[in-house]
Amino acid sequence: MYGWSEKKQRIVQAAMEVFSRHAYHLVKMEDIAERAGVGKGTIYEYFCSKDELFLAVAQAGSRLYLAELAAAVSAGQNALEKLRALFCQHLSFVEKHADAARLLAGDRRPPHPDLLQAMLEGRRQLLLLVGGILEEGVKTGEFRELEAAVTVHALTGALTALWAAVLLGELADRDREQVAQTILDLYLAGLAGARPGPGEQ
Amino acid sequence: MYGWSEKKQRIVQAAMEVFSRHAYHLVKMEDIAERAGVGKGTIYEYFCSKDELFLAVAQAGSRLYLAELAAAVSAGQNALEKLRALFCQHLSFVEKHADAARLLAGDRRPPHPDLLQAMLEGRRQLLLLVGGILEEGVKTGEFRELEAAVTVHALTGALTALWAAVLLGELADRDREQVAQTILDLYLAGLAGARPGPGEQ
Amino acid sequence: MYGWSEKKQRIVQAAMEVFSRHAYHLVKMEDIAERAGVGKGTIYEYFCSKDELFLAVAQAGSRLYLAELAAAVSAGQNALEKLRALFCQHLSFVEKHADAARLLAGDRRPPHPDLLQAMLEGRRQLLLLVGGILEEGVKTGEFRELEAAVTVHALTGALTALWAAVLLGELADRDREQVAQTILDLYLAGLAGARPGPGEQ
Amino acid sequence: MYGWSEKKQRIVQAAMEVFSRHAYHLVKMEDIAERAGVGKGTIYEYFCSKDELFLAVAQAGSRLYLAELAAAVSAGQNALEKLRALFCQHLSFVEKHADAARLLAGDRRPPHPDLLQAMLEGRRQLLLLVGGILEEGVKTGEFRELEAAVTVHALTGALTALWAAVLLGELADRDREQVAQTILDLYLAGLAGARPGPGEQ
DNA sequence: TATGAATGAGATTTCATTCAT
DNA sequence: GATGAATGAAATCTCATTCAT
Repeated sequence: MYGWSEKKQRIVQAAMEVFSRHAYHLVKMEDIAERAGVGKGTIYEYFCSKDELFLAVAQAGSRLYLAELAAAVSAGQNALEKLRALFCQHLSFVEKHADAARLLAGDRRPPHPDLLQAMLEGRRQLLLLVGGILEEGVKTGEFRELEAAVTVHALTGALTALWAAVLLGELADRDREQVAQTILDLYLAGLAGARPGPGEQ
Repeated sequence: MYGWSEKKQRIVQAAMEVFSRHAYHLVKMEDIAERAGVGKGTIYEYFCSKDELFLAVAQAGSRLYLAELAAAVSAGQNALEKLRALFCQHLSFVEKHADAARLLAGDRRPPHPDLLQAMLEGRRQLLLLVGGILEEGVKTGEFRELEAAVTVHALTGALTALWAAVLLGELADRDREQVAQTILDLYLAGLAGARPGPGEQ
Repeated sequence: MYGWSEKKQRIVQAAMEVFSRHAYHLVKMEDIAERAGVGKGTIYEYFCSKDELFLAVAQAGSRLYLAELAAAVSAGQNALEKLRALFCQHLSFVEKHADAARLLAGDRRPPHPDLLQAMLEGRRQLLLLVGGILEEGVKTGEFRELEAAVTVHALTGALTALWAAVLLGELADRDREQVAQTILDLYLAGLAGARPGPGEQ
Repeated sequence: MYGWSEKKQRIVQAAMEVFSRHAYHLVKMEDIAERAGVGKGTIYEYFCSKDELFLAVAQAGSRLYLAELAAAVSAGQNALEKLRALFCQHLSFVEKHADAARLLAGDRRPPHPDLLQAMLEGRRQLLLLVGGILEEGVKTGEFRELEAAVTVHALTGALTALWAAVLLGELADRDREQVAQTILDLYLAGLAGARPGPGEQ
C-alpha cells in the first residue's frame, strides 16, 4: 500500500468514499474516476475490475483499521489496558475514518462469491486480536475463566454495532470517552455487578 | 403477510433464499422466478420492482425474527429471564431460519437510498426490545445503574455477531445452550467477575 | 358491423376511444378491456390480436365516415351541391365522432406492414368519392376541365387538415357553416376570383 | 444541428430512414444502430431515450423542410410567385428527401404525450409561412378578401396530401411541374373559373 | 501512461397472449 | 362464452470494460 503510486492512492480513496456511501451496484466506475480526478480508463491501469477495486478498497480499510487497532492495543501493558485501548481506538477510528468504518460495517457479502475468503481475512485478524486479549487476561488472572472462542464474538459484535450507532448519529450527543467507559464497564463488571471503582480500572 | 396468496409466499420464500446467499446485484429476477417455480413476469404481479421485492423480503425476515423474539422475551418473568430468552431465542432463530438470519446479518446498506428508512425499522424495533429489558432490569434492581442507550448497542451487536459466527460455521461444534449461557454470563457478571452460581441465575 | 354482438361493439367503441387518444404502442389491451367493461381475455374472443383490433377499429371508423359522407353527397343534385355536402358533412363528422376523426386523421402508418393495404382502402374510397364529384362536375360543365387525379389530392388533403385544425381547437370559435362556405369559395372561385354571388352557389 | 458530430449525424440519418418506414413501436434501437454502423450503446451517448431520438429526428426533418421552403418562398417577389414557389419546393422536397417527407407526412401522434407540443412546432411554422403568403396577397390585391385562418388549412392539407400521393406512387407518372401548375391553377382560379392565361400568372 | 468514446452483454421490466377455471 | 392470473419473448437502457489515440 505504501508502494502505491499517488494516483493509485487517489483512486482507492475516491472508491472508498463512494463505495462507503452507496451499495456496490449503485456505484459506477465513472463516479469513482470523476471523484478521483482521473479518466475512467485509468482505473483499469491499476485494477483489472470493479470487483478487484472493491476488494482493494475493503482491504485497505481493513488494514488501516487493524493496524491502528493493533498499535493501540499493543501499547497496553496488560489485558485490561489492552481492552480499554481496543474500545477507545475503535471509537476514534470511526471519527477519523468515517468512510472506512462505514464500508467495513456495511456489506458483509462480497460482490462476487470468489472474494469471500479475501473479505473474511480482516474479520479473522480482528478475532485473533481480540481473542488474544481475552486469552492473555485469563492467563494473567485479570479475567475469569471463560470461553474465548464464544466471548470474542460478543466483543467484536459490540464494536461493529457501536460504529453503526455512531454513523447513524444515535450517539451523536455522547462523548467518546464516556461511551468507551460504559462499554468497558459492561464487559468488565457485567450488568449485575457494581461499577468498579477507579482504582480497579 | 398472512393475507398473502400462496404464490406470493412462494416468491418471497424463494427470494429470501437467493438474496440471503448472494449480493443484491448478483441476484437475477429470473433466478428467483425459477426457484419459486413461477414465470418471471409473475413476480411483477406481486411486486413492482426488484427493490420492492427485496424490501418485502427483508421486512418479512425482520418481522418474523422480531415476532419470535418478542414472544420469547415476553414469556420471561423478569429482566434476567428475558435476557436469557433473548439470547436463546436469537440462537434458535438462526438454526430454524438460516436464510432469514443470513439476510438480516448481511447487507446493511439498502439496495436503493430511498429504502434506508424502511430497512432501519427492524433495527429500531430490536433496540426498543433490548432497551426495554435493560430498563426493566435497572428499575427492578436486577441490573445496576447503566446507560441503556449505549449498552443496548453492545448487546444487539453481540447478537448479530453470533449469527455471523454460526453461519460461518465457527460455532458448529458448540451446543446452543452452552453458547447462550456463556454470553449470558458475560453480560451478567462481566469478564472480571466470578461466574454466578446456579442459584443466582 | 351490424351483425356484431353488443359486446363486440362495446369493445370496438372502447378501442376507438383509446386508440384515438394515444399512440398504438401506448395503448394496452387491458386499457381497452377496462374501458369496455369486459375482461382482457374477452377481447380475444372477438379479435385475434391487437393488430387486428386496431384494423377493425380503423375500418369501422372509416366505414362510418364514408357511409355518412356518401349518403350526404348522393343527396346532392349536381356536382356543386355534392361538393358542398362533402365539406358540410365532413365538418359535421368531426363534431359528432371526434374519436373516429382523430383516429382517421392520426396515424397513417399501419401498426404492422401487412396491414398497409387494408388501411389504404378507406383512402381509396374517399379518393373515388371525391374524384367522382370532380368528374361529374367537369362532364356537366359545372367545373372547368381539370386534372381530377391531381386535384382530388388537394381536396382530400384539405379535408384532413380541417379535421386536424378542429381537433386542435384552432377553429373553435368558428361556425361550421362559415368554415364550409369559406372552403367552398376557395375551391370554386380560387384565391384570385371574385366571391361568387348567392345565385351561383 | 450543424454543430453535431459526424456520428450524431449518422445516427439521426439512420433513425430517419428507419422511423420513416416503420411505425415507432416496430423500430428497435438495434435496427437504428445497425444501420448507422454504431453500437447500440452509442446511440445513448447522444440521445437519452428512444423518444428523444424520435423527436430529434422529427425536428431535424421539420427544420430541413421549413428551411428549404422558407428560402424558396422568400425568393418570390410577390404572393403569387411565393405560392408557386411553395408548391414547387414542396414537391421537390419529397423527391430529394423522401424519408423526411414520409416521416413528416406520417404519424401525427407523438410517441409520448409529452412530446406533443414539440411536435406541433413545425406545424405552427408552416401555418405561419403559408398564412403570411395569403395575407400578403390579400394586402397587395393579388388575392381577394378571404379568411386566411381557414384557408391556410386547405393549402397545407393539400401539401401533405400531395406528399402522400407521391410516396404511394399515385403520381409517379406525372411531371412535378405539371402537378404544381395544376394545383396552383386550382387555388388561383378555382374549380369553376377559367384557367388563367399565362400573362396572369 | 492516460483517456473517454464506443461497445454489447446482460439486466430489469412490460404486455400481448394463453388457458384453466 | 368470459375471465384474469400467469407467462416469457422481447424491448429499452445501463455500465463494466476495451482500445485507438
